[in-house]
Amino acid sequence: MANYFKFKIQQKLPRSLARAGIISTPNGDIETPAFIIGGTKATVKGLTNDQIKASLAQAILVNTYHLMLQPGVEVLVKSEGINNFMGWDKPTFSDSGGFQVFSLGMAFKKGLDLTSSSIKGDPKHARHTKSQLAQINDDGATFRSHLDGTQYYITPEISMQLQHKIGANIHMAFDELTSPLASNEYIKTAMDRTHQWAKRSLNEHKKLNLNNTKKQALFGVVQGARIEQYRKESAQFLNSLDFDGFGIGGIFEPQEIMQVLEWTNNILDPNRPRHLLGMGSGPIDLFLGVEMGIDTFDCVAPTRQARNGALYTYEGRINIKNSRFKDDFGPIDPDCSCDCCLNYTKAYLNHLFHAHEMLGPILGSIHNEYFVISTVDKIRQSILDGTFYKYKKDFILRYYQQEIDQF
RNA sequence: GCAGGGAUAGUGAAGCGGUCAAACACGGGUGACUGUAAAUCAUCUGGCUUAGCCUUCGGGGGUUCGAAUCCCUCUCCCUGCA
Repeated sequence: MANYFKFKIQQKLPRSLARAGIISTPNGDIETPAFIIGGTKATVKGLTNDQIKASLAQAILVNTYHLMLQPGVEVLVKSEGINNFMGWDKPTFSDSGGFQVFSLGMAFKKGLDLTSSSIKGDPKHARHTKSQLAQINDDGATFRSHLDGTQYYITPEISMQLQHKIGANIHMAFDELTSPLASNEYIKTAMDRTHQWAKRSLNEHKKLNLNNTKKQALFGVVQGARIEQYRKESAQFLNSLDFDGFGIGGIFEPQEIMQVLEWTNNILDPNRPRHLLGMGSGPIDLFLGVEMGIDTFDCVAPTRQARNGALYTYEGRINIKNSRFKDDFGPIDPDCSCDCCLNYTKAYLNHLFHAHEMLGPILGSIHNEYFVISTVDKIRQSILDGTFYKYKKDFILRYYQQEIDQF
């Protein structure tokens, strides 16, 4: 395997697809399973690098579309890559911009509620409209900048060129994910397009790596929505190409995680790492993903939710803005060891959020990231110890106990 | 003392005869957020037995089929002139 990228499995968990391992990059190792922190615009919103490290983060994922718009990739070239630019000396991932084909395209202003069991919206309106900012064709996708309206065109080749200029350690192939409301016919069209794009991404990536001293790894992205035949087809197709690892994309609902991963991860080469794209806010997602063979996760929910006052505890999620916390002088979670829980009270956080003080979202983000990352770390340890199933059961029972008690 | 202007829901502020329980903003309550157009969004915010009814627009009294809106008067506030 390439010297710029290695994946070593340390321990497999019996009766599952789970494993603990180590991904090696030029910027250091990632002990897996691992939660990759979302740093879309070259920043984990609100946190300094020291705070990010204190949250136990091993790696950051940035976004090609956002960095292309701002500050522009030429700045990143001049600063010799995203790590130098950010002052972040640990591993980095970059996403291809494929997600923005969706979020600025079909999902744009549709009021799509993609969460859990309640997907709302009208399939008739889930296709192209005048207002969307991204349009797709077989060659690539046109984006109209959400910042100033400038038009950009991204093909798989251009995404790879941009990602090489950004210079993260691990890149994602340019893909198209489909709306949960898409027809089977459209899912098939998008998947086939994603496969063609995967080949083109890989070819371009190899070319770029030839003349590049700081070589980068590339993951191909599996699509196929929630259709077994397509997921398997997609996994087989991507597995036949020599990607360094795989991303699994297009999952919106936590309850789909296990089924979709079972279809795909039984086919994907076990010796290459698998990244679950955009999933892993609730701890349950993490357990399910790991059990089904996921090595790395990324998700923006911990920071976004923290900014909006939703904080994780071992006894379920709370909204720190609720009036019941106005004079609650305990920590967010007495069993959490983050800076926020060790030094600040719920009453104080409640005040910061009501006063719109920026320290509120900062402390909340520190807490949520630490909570999620430390949970994945414990999951990793439980695989190494052979205590995974017990840990999972205890964790989930405790997390949902308060809800269960209500019935 | 005289002449003008003003007092509207927790706060600020629209409304100036019926479509007003009263725009809007803030504040407050609750919910959502999953490869970040997100420090955002949704929703409720006089009371009640809530497709309806009741009590509200500084106090009191009128005019009118009908008043937050017009008139009289009282209280308080602001601006001029004495």
